[in-house]
Amino acid sequence: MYGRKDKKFKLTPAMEDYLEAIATIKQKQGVARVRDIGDFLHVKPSSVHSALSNLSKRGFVIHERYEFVDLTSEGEKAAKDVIKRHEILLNFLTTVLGIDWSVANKDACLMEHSLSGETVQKLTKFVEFAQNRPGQDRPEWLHSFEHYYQTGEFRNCRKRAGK
Amino acid sequence: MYGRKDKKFKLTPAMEDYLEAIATIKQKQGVARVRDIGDFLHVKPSSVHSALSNLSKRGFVIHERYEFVDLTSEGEKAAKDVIKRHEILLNFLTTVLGIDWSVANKDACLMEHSLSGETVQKLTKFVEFAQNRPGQDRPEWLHSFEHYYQTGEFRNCRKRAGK
DNA sequence: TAATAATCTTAGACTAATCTAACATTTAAA
DNA sequence: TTTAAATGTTAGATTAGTCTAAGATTATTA
Repeated sequence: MYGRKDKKFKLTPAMEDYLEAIATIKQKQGVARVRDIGDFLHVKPSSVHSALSNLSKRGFVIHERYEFVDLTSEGEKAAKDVIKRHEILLNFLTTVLGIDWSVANKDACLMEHSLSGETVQKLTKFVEFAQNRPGQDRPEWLHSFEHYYQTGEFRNCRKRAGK
Repeated sequence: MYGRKDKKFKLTPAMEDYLEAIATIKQKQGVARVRDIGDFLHVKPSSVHSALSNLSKRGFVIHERYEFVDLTSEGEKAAKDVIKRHEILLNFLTTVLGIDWSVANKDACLMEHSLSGETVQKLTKFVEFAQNRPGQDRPEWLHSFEHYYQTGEFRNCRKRAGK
């Protein structure tokens, strides 16, 4: 409804990063300052400033000179969206593929801006499927994958009686 | 060995796209012209030109004025690398997640530049695991995922006797 | 072979994102 | 409450990647 698909409102990866950073910092510290955002994203205050003036013009953040930075409801929504995508990807990479957190986190950062809605949705379902199976922590096939990854051998989970 | 991790040689996503395009076009048509590359990537010939002069300076392509474009062995290697990542991602998205080819292809294009070696490797193994299980086309759990995706219900593949 | 079409190159403008360096304001401390 | 430190802003440069428009070269075809 809010036209996130409209070209006029489409955020670049960098701008999504800023929104994500602001939301994350606010969540942790209550308020977000220019400095914090810069530290979070490893960019200089002047870069933050120009990003903020862009996002502010476009209605995603509120930023008065020398004051704390805040998100509009539009900005908050966009930030939540990015963070959710990030978490889904991170979850997939760590719990399904078994990638180290720090590598997975970096990869999630890189992927979170580019994926189509359809892929994100399916991935979400996939992670749910891999995690939430009732009555067991991890499904058998996931253990089998680990085994395959370690040894290159297919383990007979069922079928064919064997071994 | 060839220092693809060296900053000096690190290719941007755009440059990787050019290499990928050149390799793909050459494979299909024998030779690659500036025009073909532009059509492939939906950019103008002048953009192709400036990309080529960059890639040529850095030793990835060979391009004499008004002639066909070719890859050096270095360029060929980089192109193969990108194409392989693309295929792994495409495979995962289509065969495991069941995403439509055209969406999956677009998503693969976007992800192929950003993933860490570790993630790509695990994803490769995962696709192998999902596809190459001997004696059956698709593993049971993949069918179960489809069922979960359609209905939201976990099907009892084994365990707990039920249903 | 001369005219026309297709392709390629160059020059120069533009946008997004970053930086440095200088300056302004606010906050904290002496 | 004045000074010093931290933080924020502005101006201007830089880089990567794209574009348009004009000109150069090659290929086609009449």
